[in-house]
Amino acid sequence: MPSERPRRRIPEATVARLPVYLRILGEQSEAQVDRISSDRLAELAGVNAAKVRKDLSYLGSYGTRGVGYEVDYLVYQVRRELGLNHDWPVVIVGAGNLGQALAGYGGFGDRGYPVAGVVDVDPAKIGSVLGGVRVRHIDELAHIVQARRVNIGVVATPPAAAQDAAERLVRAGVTSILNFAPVVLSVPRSIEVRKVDLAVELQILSYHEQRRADGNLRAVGGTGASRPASA
Amino acid sequence: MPSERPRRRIPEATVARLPVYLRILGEQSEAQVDRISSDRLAELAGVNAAKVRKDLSYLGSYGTRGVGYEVDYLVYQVRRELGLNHDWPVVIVGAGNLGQALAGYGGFGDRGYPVAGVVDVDPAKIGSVLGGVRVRHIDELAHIVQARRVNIGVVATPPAAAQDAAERLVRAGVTSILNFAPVVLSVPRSIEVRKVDLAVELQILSYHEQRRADGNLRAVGGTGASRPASA
DNA sequence: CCGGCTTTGTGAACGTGTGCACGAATGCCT
DNA sequence: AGGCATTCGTGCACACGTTCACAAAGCCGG
Repeated sequence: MPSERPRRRIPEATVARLPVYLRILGEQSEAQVDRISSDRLAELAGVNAAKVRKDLSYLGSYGTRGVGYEVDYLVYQVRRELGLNHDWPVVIVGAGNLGQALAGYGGFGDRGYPVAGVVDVDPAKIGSVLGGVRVRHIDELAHIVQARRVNIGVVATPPAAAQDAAERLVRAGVTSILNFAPVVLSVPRSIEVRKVDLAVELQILSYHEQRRADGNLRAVGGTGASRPASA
Repeated sequence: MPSERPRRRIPEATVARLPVYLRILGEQSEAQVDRISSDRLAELAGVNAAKVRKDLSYLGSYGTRGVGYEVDYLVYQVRRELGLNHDWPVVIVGAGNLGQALAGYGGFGDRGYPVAGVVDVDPAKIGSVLGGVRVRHIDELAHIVQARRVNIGVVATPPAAAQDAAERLVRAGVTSILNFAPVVLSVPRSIEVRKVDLAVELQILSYHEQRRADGNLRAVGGTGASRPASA
């Protein structure tokens, strides 16, 4: 079926949930489940059923009223929408602890994001092999990006080197960046940046913990969290 | 100054930005900058100045009109709000690649989140030392949590073990979880969960890349992203 | 001491996201 | 074939988040 839909714009919040639905649908497909209701999918994804239906409706009307969604067909549609019909090679800048862990981690290539290259500035690191890829000098970045048609770059450098890494990636032609360095990258607005920041996540959690403790200004000993809250 | 403010509720979106402001303020303090305007802070944080002012106004009126904010004082206030006046020991479940990387990564203890323990089910891993902490059996989890007053748990297990890890953490008394496994954790509503999911981030990026490519249905060769967009 | 300049703090308008509630469509059972 | 149970798709109202725009509040120079 041709089906080139007018392709509505999909809200960011929905885009962020589609990968979760996709993973669950994949698991269901694996488990021989061939149809699923928005209710069940919502339960598995930990969200509201109406939200699931609205999210999926942005892709088109792929459900059947009274029945649900055909799992495999939905998998196909979600994958198509997320651009997972082909591989997206990525290049990793920084071969330190994190870069090594990322390159070695299987979940990259397996899931459609083969590591096209790992680069670093440190001559001592160059030549070593990570996850089947030899570490190369950062000056080869542009070459790798062009030769392998890389659109996505990963910044896995120390904080001080992150901005430079980002600029090199942009100059080399990368248009999306996944940033693991605890730094706000300054790049042209046309570049899509997402960040993964451990410190930020922990601080958000400690904020809530502190709040919880403030509320419990009564218990004398302990952290005041022995019984689960009713809500 | 006593100052126990009525402590307004702070919007989640603001809470998520406070750590970023805090890092920048720390850098400025380091660099001997003692005052900063919302404009400058906004620029460094990559956000709108009005947003910075509104965010900070939730903490109280700590700026001086016509002048700006005193950096050190603001650092103090933000830290207090985020509950960073004392350490928050964390326990890590899973001593695989990721668990090892996390435990070894300095940025944990240095920044107020000392690793109180690392646990795993695999007898082969138990006893080895990661980041100065000996890996212990998961049955000791409750003991560690209670002895060290741990409120925050980190799930760094394979997907299949993540739900069990989360349940053990909750049973042990942990009330906040940082989840690295690509799984939707089902926990009581009173438990705060945040997730870090590489696959989700990459899929969000590839969605945007694909969108970009769809728009450029014209260029013949290349990825069609040579000129930066005007916006 | 006053007038002008700067920058905060916030009300109000706007935009995005969520969730309810219900009509519409479908399958199944009799 | 008709009625019933089910589940999707979506209009609507509400909550949350962002941005503008401006009055209030402070500093500084003369």
